[in-house]
Amino acid sequence: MMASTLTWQMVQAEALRRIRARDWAPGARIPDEEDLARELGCARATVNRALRELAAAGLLERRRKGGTRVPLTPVRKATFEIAIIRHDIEARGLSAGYRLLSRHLAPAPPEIAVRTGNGDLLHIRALHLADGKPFCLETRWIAIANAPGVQEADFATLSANEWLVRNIAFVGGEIAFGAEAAPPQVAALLGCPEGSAVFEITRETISPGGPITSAVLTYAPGYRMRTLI
Amino acid sequence: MMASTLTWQMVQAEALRRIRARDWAPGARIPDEEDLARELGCARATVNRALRELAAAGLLERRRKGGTRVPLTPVRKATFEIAIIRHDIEARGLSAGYRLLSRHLAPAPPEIAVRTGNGDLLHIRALHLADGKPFCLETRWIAIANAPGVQEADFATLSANEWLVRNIAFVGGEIAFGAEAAPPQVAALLGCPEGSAVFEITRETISPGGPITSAVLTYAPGYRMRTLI
DNA sequence: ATCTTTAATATGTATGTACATATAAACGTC
DNA sequence: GACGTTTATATGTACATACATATTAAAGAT
Repeated sequence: MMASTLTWQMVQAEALRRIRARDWAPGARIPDEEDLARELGCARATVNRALRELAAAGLLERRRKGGTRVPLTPVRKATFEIAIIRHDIEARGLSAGYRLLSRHLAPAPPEIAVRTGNGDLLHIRALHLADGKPFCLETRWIAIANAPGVQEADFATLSANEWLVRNIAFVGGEIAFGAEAAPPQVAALLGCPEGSAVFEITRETISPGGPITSAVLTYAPGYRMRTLI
Repeated sequence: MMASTLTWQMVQAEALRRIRARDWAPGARIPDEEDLARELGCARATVNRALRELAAAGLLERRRKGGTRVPLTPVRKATFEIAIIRHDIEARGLSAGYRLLSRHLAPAPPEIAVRTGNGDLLHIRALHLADGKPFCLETRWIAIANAPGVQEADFATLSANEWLVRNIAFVGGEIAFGAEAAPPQVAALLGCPEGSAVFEITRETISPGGPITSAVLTYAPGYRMRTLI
């Protein structure tokens, strides 16, 4: 790129500078794209992309005809990667291990059937290890009808978490975080005192054909999920 | 828009369909932008935008000269809104309350000074209420030097959380989630048994001038943070 | 004065062209 | 065969233009 042409990143950086310097005050309307393009010396499309991405990050609010303004109380967004557990462990510099605890067909218990529909489900329980120590307990229900090939997978070496990510396309779902007191059985598996505060991730995912899986990931005490904003 | 022209959203939807249908197999390379544009009957720029956004979401991998391929193990991303606590409470359909517990200047304790540098800090402790019941305990250190005007704010009615979002531009920081056992004092304030599992969010934010604030948000038992993916 | 309709306007996006840039692949050298 | 070097190529992006669309503001009707 020639030094004389502005990239959209440069325009974005300048816009960010003006927001932070309160050159563009909270609540106030900023110049429209055409004016900015003329002032900075670039095409409107370049300004558009710069501002569009800032709006997506919550740093600007844009409306057709209404123009662009700096929000009074910006709602910033944080992004987390939903990595497979093995990668999460390896990213922490630990060696990942895995042990299948149980695998069996079962009729859907009521609290799960609400989400997966009736019919037989595959119930899986597995322990993920980091440097040989318990890291995360995976408890999962899989709707067989919507996960073709799942009955042939034995999950002895490849976790259900990883098998599903690789083999079943999913369209969406819900993920939730919370804290729970470890019940006796969970505490025994994670190697922590009963009642310990454990971090829990609950995921419900659906495919084009319907619900695929409902999973609870219970992490050993001390686990933290972090991201930069 | 005329019915005959394809929008980038349509191109994206078609690409998604092909990924899910395994028309484009995991690990395989997909046609390049020019071919796709010709096949679908739109401009390359339209295809570019559609695929670029899919790559940002983790559903494709793109490299110059290397082309675009479907990842074997897609790393999906989840986005959370970092709303101010009051808005979080209101979004749950509850009425938000607030009580300042303490506010005083103090030298930086060692574990905080590492991040904020030395010098006096403002220490704040406040309780956020939902329908009159304890919802979240906010414990915060603010670097006075980097938060101009903070000494004039008394935080009796407006929480530090909200005051900072409104008045201090921040450039970035770190946010982490975890589970902890509530210490006696925290348990008393949140109205739960000592040792209860509580959800904790830790935030460190920095401004252009340096660190602004280090905050710990401790939520009453039962709190869940959720998002759609 | 109030409601409805119309026009004005800022953002949203599609297009063709041109060039920038990273990098995989081909090539040549030792 | 192992190595650095060149070349080809797919994505990345800037630009000018044209039109689409949502929404506000003005004009008009009741």
